[in-house]
Amino acid sequence: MSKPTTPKNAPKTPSTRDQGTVTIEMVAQLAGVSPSTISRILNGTAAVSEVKQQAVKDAIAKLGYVPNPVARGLAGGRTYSIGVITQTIDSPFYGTSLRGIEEELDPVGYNPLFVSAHWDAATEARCIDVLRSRRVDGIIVLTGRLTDQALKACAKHLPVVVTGRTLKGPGLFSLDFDNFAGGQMATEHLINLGHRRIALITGDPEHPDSNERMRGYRAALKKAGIAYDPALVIEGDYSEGSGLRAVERLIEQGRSFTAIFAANDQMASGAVLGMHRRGVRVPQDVSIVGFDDLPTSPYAVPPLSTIHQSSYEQGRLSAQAMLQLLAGARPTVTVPLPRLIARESTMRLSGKSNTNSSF
Amino acid sequence: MSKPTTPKNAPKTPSTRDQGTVTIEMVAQLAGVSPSTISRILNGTAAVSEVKQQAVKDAIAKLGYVPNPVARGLAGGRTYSIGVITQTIDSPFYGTSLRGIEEELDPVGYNPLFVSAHWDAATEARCIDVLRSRRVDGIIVLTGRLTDQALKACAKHLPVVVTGRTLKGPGLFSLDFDNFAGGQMATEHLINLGHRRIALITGDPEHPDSNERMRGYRAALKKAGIAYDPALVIEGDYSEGSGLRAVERLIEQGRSFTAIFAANDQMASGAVLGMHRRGVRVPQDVSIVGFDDLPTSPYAVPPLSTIHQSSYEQGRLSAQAMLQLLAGARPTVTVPLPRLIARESTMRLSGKSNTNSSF
DNA sequence: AACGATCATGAAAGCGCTTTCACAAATTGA
DNA sequence: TCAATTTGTGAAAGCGCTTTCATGATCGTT
Repeated sequence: MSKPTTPKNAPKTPSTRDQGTVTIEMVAQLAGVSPSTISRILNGTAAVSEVKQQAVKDAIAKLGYVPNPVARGLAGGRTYSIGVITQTIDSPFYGTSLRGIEEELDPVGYNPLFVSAHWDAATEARCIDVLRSRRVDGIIVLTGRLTDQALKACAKHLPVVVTGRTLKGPGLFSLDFDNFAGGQMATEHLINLGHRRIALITGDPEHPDSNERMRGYRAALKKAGIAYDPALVIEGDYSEGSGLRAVERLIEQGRSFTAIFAANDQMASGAVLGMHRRGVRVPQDVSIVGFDDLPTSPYAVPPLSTIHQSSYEQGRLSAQAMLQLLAGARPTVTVPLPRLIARESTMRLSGKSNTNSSF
Repeated sequence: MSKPTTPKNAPKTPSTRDQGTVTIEMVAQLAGVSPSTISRILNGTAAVSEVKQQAVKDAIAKLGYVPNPVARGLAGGRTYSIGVITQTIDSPFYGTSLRGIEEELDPVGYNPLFVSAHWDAATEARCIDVLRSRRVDGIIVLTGRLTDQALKACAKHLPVVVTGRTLKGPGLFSLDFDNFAGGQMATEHLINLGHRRIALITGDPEHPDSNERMRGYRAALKKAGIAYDPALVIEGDYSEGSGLRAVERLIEQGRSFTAIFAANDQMASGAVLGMHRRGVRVPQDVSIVGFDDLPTSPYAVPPLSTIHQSSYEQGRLSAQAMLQLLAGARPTVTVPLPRLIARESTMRLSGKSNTNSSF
């Protein structure tokens, strides 16, 4: 009795964990071809005769076969998943990007794997390790903290798309929104409305985009011949709370201003609340313009004037770029230009409410 | 020449895609043990002598070995990833849940795989297929559209945790927030403030939680001896826009009310804007209470009174429950009770502004 | 008509793990 | 003291694919 007769009384499903799974082998059997052929058809790796193609297609349909991505990952080295490093998955801004990425990836059979780095370079490095150990096919970094160096190093192993900076290299593509132009645009909007005393609430100074927006602010002032006044610039951290505190500081210090440019919508909301608390009316007493155009900004009280930056579009574009990179092509996507959305938080400076009112 | 002598001139790395990866084999070699032993140590599958344990640990450290989750997935059937079905990844509410899930899973080496179903049962079913094909170890469904049936069926294959409904079964755990109590609490808050004409903006009637909140509203009215007036109930869909439109409808129809309970904060924001547009002051003319306590709600103008429902906590708890399920235990987590957060969008009904003012 | 080039296809070798299975060594029991 | 367990361990068989490699069939060339 040398043949494996499995003499045990139990049926003993041979280590099959989920008996319901259809394997390529079963399809092969039914279609009367070898697994290789099926793989070739599925991946378009080589030419296969019409007859077999049809037979295989039928077998797949009959069996309801779905290739196992895990096995594919092991065998072929491609997992059809893209790592996405985000800073905070629950930020209104990044959330929308993630949706864009997901929607772009889904139709072509890729899945995003989201990980959060919490604005910390070390965590971000760990994220990359996790993603690489999970054998993702590429990594999209949404405005990370990593050095250009580190990113380039990473791109040596797999395609990388990064937003929020300009960086070129083999297997590396960057998607940078023009924050400078946006900041300038926001400030010019205020200037065009007659404002001269324009406060700025900056974002976290460690974010390059924050600094770019500030550069835009200064450029606009300069162009209009308005002196830059450091006393009107308060550092925030992109959170609502920081916007609120910034306004309080401004008011407590007795600064006179008739308009505010907040480096993002969240801080703008906080600032509006801060003014509301002090009885300063927006926009009658002070105009304010934000940045980002969050989904909620049209519903703020008052609806917020802002610079539109489609995070959704940015997500989609980065995913597209990644797909192109994966296909071995040089990505061709371009980031849309900043656009001013004038809503109700800004208005023409009226004669009476003026420059040296310090509330 | 029968032996494969690889006569090609190129070095021909033998199908090795990434030469930098350390395999279990290499660790085995260095430590002088077999791969099996290493696997056993790593997974605690069997007892291994102290000496070898140490040798292996050293080898792992020296080589910087990281097990390949893909190979583990194929061989062991466990991928250390948990599928998470969310409806819209970019909703302020769900986003926070996702963060909770991620934070709970990360320390134990699991990774979430987020997919969005967009409030569509068919899409949701497809999501489950995708996740199962990716061999996730379990699935967390954040308030889905699937029938209890379908969920139970799914739980036959792998552990399932679902929020937003009450459902028991083998391998299935549900986490239900008490929306009824929350709705009641919100309404009672308004009643206690002297309001009698309380409008309700409901959520999507297809969401069970929306209906529960409405039940709570009616129960509170009844308890206070206030007649239920269908004319004061407007159907929304949980979006800001629907809250805005609801208020417009209410006002256009000439309904008189002094307070509003909006079934979520997003609709409440919209409603506040709607009133702002019509010159109705919040809370002086109309008080409004929302539901969810979104991260932005404290910064609304005015800061929104609401029912706190920690979506973050809910995320963490579902992840914990999943981990317990995976460990073969019956989950023990319990959902925190709803809590009223009275901020500045509600105030005592003043004598003059009254019941039959229809603006 | 004969021969190298091209094409379609199956066999088989992995991918990097986990998990039997088998077996020697260490324990135990009577 | 000797069989019966109980360890600790390695060899080897997969997991479900992809990808050489080899082979016979089909083509074009002179």
